[in-house]
Amino acid sequence: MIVATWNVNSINARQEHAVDWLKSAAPDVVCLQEIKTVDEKFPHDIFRQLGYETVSFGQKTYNGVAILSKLPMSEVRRGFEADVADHPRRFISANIGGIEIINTYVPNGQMVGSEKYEYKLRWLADFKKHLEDTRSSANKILWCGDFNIAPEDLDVYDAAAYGQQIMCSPAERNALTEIRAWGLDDAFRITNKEGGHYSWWDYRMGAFRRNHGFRIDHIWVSSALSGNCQKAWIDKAPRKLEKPSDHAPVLTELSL
DNA sequence: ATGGTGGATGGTCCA
Repeated sequence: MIVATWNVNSINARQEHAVDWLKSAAPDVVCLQEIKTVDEKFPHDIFRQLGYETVSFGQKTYNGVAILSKLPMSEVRRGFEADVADHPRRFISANIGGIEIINTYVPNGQMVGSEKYEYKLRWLADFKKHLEDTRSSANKILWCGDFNIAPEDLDVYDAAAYGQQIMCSPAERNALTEIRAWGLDDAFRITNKEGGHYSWWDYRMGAFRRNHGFRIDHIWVSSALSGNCQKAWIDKAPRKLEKPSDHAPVLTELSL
């Protein structure tokens, strides 16, 4: 079973790329972030025609997440905090084939020390509490999405310049470390030890052409699943197209 | 030079 995560930066702008990529990569489960549209306007029918069930938790203009799955989905959960009508839509989870799939769009944080940065850290603490209060790391759990954090210096093209900046700062990395300690591991790092692999490149300054990237999109698995991770990889092909998302899909193959 | 690119939107905000 192949599970993928992809920040599409608007499903409306990226629908054609998404359809073409699903046909070629043929993942079984795809977690999307930044769909930037409401559930009524999400192209459910387009993906159903490709053999996927779809669930979404979207909002106008910003954020929004969705899961596409060739296998049936159950126990769909939208949001993990007390329901607030206008709360940013960054979380959707479902049980797929006995695996608890959790798809999140972690806040960007904008700049270290800003209000948005404090919100990012709060959000990560709240997410950890969600795991502690409602889940068991003894179960098969797969957490994926745009984490907006590069876990280590080797996940950044220029750690000397960016090691203390947003997506890399110690407090953010510590927040991730605490979630890891609850019982999750980076699927990509199970089979890839070297640096230089990135999932996001800024649209500006020719960052992709110069491979000025960050590995901020992730698939993390509980120990009950980590042994099933055959491989994990980043598919840069969609990032090379005209009008791409600024993120590339990340995938893992699980033997089940 | 305080820039640069892209999406949603219809002013800017967000990334």
